[in-house]
Amino acid sequence: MTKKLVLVDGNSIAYRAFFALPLLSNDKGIHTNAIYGFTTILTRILEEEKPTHMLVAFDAGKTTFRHKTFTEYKGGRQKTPPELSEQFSFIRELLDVYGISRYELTNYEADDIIGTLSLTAEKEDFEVKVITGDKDLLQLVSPKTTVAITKKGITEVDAFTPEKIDETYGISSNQIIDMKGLMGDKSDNIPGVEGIGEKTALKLLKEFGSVEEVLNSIDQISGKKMKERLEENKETALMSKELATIMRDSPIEISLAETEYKGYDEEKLIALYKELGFKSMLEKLDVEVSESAELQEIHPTVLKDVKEEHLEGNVALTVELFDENYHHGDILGFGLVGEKESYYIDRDTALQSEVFVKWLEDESKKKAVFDIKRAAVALKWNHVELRGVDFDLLIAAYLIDPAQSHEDVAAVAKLKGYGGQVQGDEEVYGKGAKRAVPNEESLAEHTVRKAFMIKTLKEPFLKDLEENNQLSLFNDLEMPLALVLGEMEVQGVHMDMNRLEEMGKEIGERLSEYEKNIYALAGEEFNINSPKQLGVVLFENLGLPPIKKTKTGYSTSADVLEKLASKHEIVSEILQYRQLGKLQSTYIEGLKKVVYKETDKVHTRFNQTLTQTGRLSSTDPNLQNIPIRLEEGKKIRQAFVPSHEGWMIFAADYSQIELRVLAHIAQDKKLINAFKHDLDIHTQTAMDVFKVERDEVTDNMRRHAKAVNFGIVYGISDYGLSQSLNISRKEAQKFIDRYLESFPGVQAYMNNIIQDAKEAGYVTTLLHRRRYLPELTSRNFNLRSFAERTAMNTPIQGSAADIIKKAMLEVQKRLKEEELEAKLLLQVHDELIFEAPTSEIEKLQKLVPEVMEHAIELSVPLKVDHAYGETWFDAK
DNA sequence: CAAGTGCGGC
DNA sequence: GATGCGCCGCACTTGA
Repeated sequence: MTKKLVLVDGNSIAYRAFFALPLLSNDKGIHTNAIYGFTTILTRILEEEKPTHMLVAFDAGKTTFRHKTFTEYKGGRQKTPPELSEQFSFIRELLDVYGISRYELTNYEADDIIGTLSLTAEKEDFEVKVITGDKDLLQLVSPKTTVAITKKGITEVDAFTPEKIDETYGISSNQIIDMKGLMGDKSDNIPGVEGIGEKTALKLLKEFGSVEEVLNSIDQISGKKMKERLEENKETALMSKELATIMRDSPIEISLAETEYKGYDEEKLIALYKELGFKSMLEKLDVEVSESAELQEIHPTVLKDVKEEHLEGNVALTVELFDENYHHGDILGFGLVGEKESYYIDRDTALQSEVFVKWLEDESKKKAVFDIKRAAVALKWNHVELRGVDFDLLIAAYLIDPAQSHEDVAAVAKLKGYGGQVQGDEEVYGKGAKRAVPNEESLAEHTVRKAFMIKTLKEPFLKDLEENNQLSLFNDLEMPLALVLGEMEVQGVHMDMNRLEEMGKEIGERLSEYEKNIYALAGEEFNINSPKQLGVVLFENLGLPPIKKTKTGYSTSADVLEKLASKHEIVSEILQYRQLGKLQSTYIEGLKKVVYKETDKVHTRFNQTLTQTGRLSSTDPNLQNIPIRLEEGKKIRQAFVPSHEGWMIFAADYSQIELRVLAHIAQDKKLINAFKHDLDIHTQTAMDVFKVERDEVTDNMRRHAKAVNFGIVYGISDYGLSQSLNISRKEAQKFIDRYLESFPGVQAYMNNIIQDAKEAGYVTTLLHRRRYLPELTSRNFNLRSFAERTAMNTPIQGSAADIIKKAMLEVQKRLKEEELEAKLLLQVHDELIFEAPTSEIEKLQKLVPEVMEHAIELSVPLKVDHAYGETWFDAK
């Protein structure tokens, strides 16, 4: 890796920070605005630049060697305000604590130190970045050195590369000193040539190159006045240039090696931040700053004999697991926090205690937890049914703001200012190879602290839910759904391992065929799975035109390869190879890895608290992306079979649920009408967009219309549509415009939703799910556009998620009521998959669509298609 | 171990 | 004028 040296002009940055920020002071009356600004810039540099080496240079001494040349150098400057002077010692301390080297040299300016070190570093092949507020330093810019000039405020910078200098000034970096020579510099009291400003200076330099050449060519310069001025100020111009020239061989006594950045001393940094009163900085270090930050003392009693008296009243409960994957239920222990006492119970004591198990299974004994599904599933694997949970902190936090981190109790506690009361799970267990169970005392404390936080946070979070009008979403939808999902996960999906093996073998053989062919066509062997190597083969060795580039090289994505297919035989071979390779590694090998050997089942985990829209996601394995689009991949579904002989797979899916939701939310008359009459929505759209009769709609028109419909649902951009249809952005925009003209209700909805979201700060779904969109007011076009599309899309996708979730609850309830053996196995966003005895299929065909279609009543009917078969493949 | 690329689903 | 489709998870390579 190339080494990177960041050089900071300390005085310049301190001045900038001081004048950019209001005159803050801490509780001891020390002014801190420059220190604060300096800290902000430092942290940003460390984060963004990730320097291997760093140094902050300061001016030292009232006079410098430049004063010998020109006694009035830097004359007329305002004295440094005392409010700023007093801050410099803290800035130096700050740097020391940060482990960043600093340097000053009597009679030299920071510029000269930077100029000298940057040159040394360049010779050592470092990448150099200079941070300053002073444009003088632009003269240091080179292919290896970038100079970032702070703009208004303190965090925004303009980074100057040689190209940028040329773009901005039309000259090269070594002509910057000539520019100063001609135009002078007011702030440093460098005179320059009177009457010549930036424009004229640049014009002259573009023509003649340097101050010397300008002065040699005065007779060629037009304008009498100008000639006179230059003639009169020859000496001054040359001196000015000299003054502006940064010394690149100053006698500094610090080596490059000494500037190596080794990281900060956290303890000292926290102490310094506390002294300065930098709360936001402390927060960034995950340090608790609130006044009530004193650690609550907790002395859990380790119970070896659980009695009913230990379990009285409302109890917060942690079921502590080691594995991230909760199937198999390797429980470590239980934490309990009741009204007064707190207890820790180890796994064996707990599960062997009749009293405790009875309490866990008692619906009337109310419990609060973090992640009910995790707890319930882990217990289910231990033959215990968790009941009576009326509060899940994880689900509550997710509903209140899905964007916030809720990975563990600590993360949620921090949201309410209790960050200091509990450690993160990763802190306690470690991560990666170092992950391990701590000693029982630490484990007990951690487990109980988490329960304590659940207890503490229950009321505040319930209040938030109430304020958001989300109590019903919480109590009547997500909480019960968690248990339904848990049942589905534990039920698992049965796999036909022979079929899987068979397919793996066949695909493996075909893969080696393709591999051989590809090597022959390429004339060499290489790793086809490496985009980098593939890029070299295709675009360098075989000379195909690179259509798109990625951050790191040529793009070899499928859409690029498809465009190249006609140019060389190898391309379609590679596409085939990729397709089969994906099937083999992700779906054959991937699934085999997670099958439970005793039962030949896979047990996915549905993440209920992750997506920003309210959808579920699925992991280990992800059963929401099993291939279906291509015939080859679809066959994978033949391996998904019922868990009993004489059973079937039954699948029911919503037809166009998102467009129906859109019709309802937007109250678009035409769209509502189309769905009421169950018209082919893509054909209907084509008729409207292309203004033709039904029988004039060509396949291509329908294809375009379909893409537009997709785009509308996904929060379309012209670019997005152009990509999916392979048309120009302009054409895509035209389609969108015509669509919106055709569906004025949708048009109005799109406009209104953005407006409303801007005012409220968030969008909601039919069941009051919420997503905040702060970036709607961003000045950054990209961020804002993205937020706008999200504002349009989330209510649609999210409401569809609400609907199917409600359907799942109702279906599960009905299956139990009707005493059916059928089991709900999977949800794939708009479809539900079941396994059932063949004898029940007839009932399901009636029950499931009916429940799904009436989960929520909209202005349009919901339509559900269904099918069944021996395997998932056949349920089509 | 993390980031980047690529690709499967709705 | 910009710059990239909405929501996910997993496999693989690469470079630390």
